[in-house]
Amino acid sequence: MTILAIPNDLQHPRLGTAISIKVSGNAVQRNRIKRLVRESFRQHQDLLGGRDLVVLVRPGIRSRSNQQLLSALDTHWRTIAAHAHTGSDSH
RNA sequence: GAAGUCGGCCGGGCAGCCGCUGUGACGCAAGUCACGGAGGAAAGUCCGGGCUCCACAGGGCAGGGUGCCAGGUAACGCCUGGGGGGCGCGAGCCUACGGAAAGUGCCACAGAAAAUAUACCGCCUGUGUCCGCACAGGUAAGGGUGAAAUGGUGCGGUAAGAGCGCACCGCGCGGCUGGUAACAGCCGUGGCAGGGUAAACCCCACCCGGAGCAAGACCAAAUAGGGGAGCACUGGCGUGGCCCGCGCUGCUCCCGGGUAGGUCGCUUGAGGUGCGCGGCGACGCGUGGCCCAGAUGAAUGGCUGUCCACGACAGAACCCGGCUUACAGGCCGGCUUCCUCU
Repeated sequence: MTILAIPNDLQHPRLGTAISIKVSGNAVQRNRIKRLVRESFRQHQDLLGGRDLVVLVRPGIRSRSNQQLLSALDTHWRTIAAHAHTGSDSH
């Protein structure tokens, strides 16, 4: 997956997800990924500050377990938080 | 007990913590509490209807759909019951099942011939003969080809044969009986009409306006533009040689359209259910009690523990009725056939 980040003028982060039909033709699978991203975002939002974030997902993600996805997201959030002073960035 | 067939149902459970969302109560608010929160297919979007907006005198044509009969329904391409045909020992299953003597078209290959009919091998008669057969005529029983070849079986008949004649079956026509009907049975009659294909054109009967909740309605910034009234100047600019005229231009107020955004539509409905009644049934009627998702970047999730049979297909988006397709595993009941025991 790819996470895009850009500073916003608010005191809190905002999340968007882009999970296309190419990721999976099955709506239940797409919902599962979106909910995982959202849950992980909820747990890390204090870390992220005033940013707008978009999570882009590619087809390979289908085969990963919840555990794998959550730990990957955790790594991403920490990388973004570490770049606190560099402004717009892609991870 | 085995095999089968039909119908119905379930689709991980429990607990803890952290979340999301709707409604209600409380609160100035932040929020707190209570209750609710995906499916049998929510799927495909293939039919039917409601609802909304648009169009519309009536009729016809075109186009599309449906196609045995009766019933159910808001309606249907759905369902129920019945009839015909096919398959199965049976329970049961399948069935586009109107018309081919209204017309037109098509029928590969093989075959003599695929629909105007016709004769390859045969069979029979006659004539000729070099005794191998040839020619003329009759015939369509047999062989061969094909998915399909001018009704089937038997007897008579004949040179050989042929519905040529007869009996039975089949088919057409007429009548009678039963049935609401489809249709069935029986009686009489005709020696037989004459291939298939109508999910080929077509004919017949019946049905059908279009678009869809991003429908549609309401509230309504900023910016730009439009309309009206008043005031000011009796100004300025353009057109023109000039006057008139025409167009543009200032300020204030009012008006409507409408974008972003918001609200409604939005879930009480041809709703579901207990009982009673009517009906073989689909279903209908009466009555009691029930409220059962309503989001809008779009909620129904995450983590942990535990148990087991280790969890399939799959995510509401205006709402219903169907159809079709996908589905790990499991449960219940009716019926059929076979085997065994009593």
